[in-house]
Amino acid sequence: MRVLFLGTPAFAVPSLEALAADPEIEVVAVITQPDRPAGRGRRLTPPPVKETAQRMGLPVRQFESIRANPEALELIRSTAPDVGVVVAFGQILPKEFFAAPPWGTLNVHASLLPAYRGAAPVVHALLNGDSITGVTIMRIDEGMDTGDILARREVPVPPDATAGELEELLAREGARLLVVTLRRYVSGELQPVPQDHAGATYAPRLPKEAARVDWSLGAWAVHNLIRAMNPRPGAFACFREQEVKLWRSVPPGAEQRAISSGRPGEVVGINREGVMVACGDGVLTLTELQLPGRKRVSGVEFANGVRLETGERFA
RNA sequence: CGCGGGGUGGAGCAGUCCGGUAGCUCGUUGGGCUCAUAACCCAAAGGUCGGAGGUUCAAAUCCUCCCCCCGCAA
Repeated sequence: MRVLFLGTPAFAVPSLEALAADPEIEVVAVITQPDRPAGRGRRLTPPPVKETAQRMGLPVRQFESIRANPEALELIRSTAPDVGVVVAFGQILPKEFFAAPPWGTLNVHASLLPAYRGAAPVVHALLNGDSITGVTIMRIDEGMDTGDILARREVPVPPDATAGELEELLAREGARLLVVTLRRYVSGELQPVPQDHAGATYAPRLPKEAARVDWSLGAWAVHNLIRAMNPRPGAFACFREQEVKLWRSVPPGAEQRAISSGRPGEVVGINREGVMVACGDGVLTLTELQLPGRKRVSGVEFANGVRLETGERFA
């Protein structure tokens, strides 16, 4: 089977690797976004999928815009794929493109569609405190994640998982499901099932300001924000006129409620586990924080370094 | 040449502007206290202050170059 692959970030890498590793599949070409200025110094950096493809010796093409580029369609003609596979590519594809291969184009999405359509399904699942999420394999159509479903698989969310960790889990699970689903789909075993559009929810990319901690919320809500924003962009709060990043916290337990809480944002305790901060409801223990220009440190190290005392406040 | 912060005993930091025999919290080791403890008390060990030059009677501190780490931004 000849497959044309489109993807960009780390989430797409396991899928590409799984396809390339399957003896019955030939990845005829990999399309990804152009190298972008990234990191300190804004050096031009290739997307993870490009690096993976090159390492595996697969032909790579980079398009600023597939829609506006006739070369993209030409690529389909010249490589004659049986099916296209899109995983976190980052561009909307025109119908003439995704419908060109005989079996159309499939997509791996990091949620149980029709829940969390859009660019940031993992982040929203964590923000909402979901205990179960999953991956979906669907056929791409003209809408945003609205295509007919071929397969879905649930994945339990670990209570302390960060977005990065959960994304990695889902990327692996999605890759596995993609390969088996693709095979069954092309052999005619699978009938695409339309989504329940009435039950759709959306997961748009969030602005940076969404990562600011609101201490008046419950301890669980703050904890969910912290893990949803790890590794990017990092939940943050104000501490002594500076922006501190909050990278990790302990899932609030019953024992946290027992502590007499202070005003929201107030440090109510410091121990080996971390820094305990009062929230609108309950107390949250911060276990990994970072001052601007500094390294990430444990709660204890943070407290030692800044000579933290109970009664101080995060804002 | 995108903007900026930082490298000081095992860890996190102060001291650098206004050069003059290195300090804080934690940890470690020994001892004490206690029914007991990750709690408390006493004591000790542990640093060529990222590297190389330079200025100076004297450099963690001033100047030059190099290496490494990080925040913003994208």
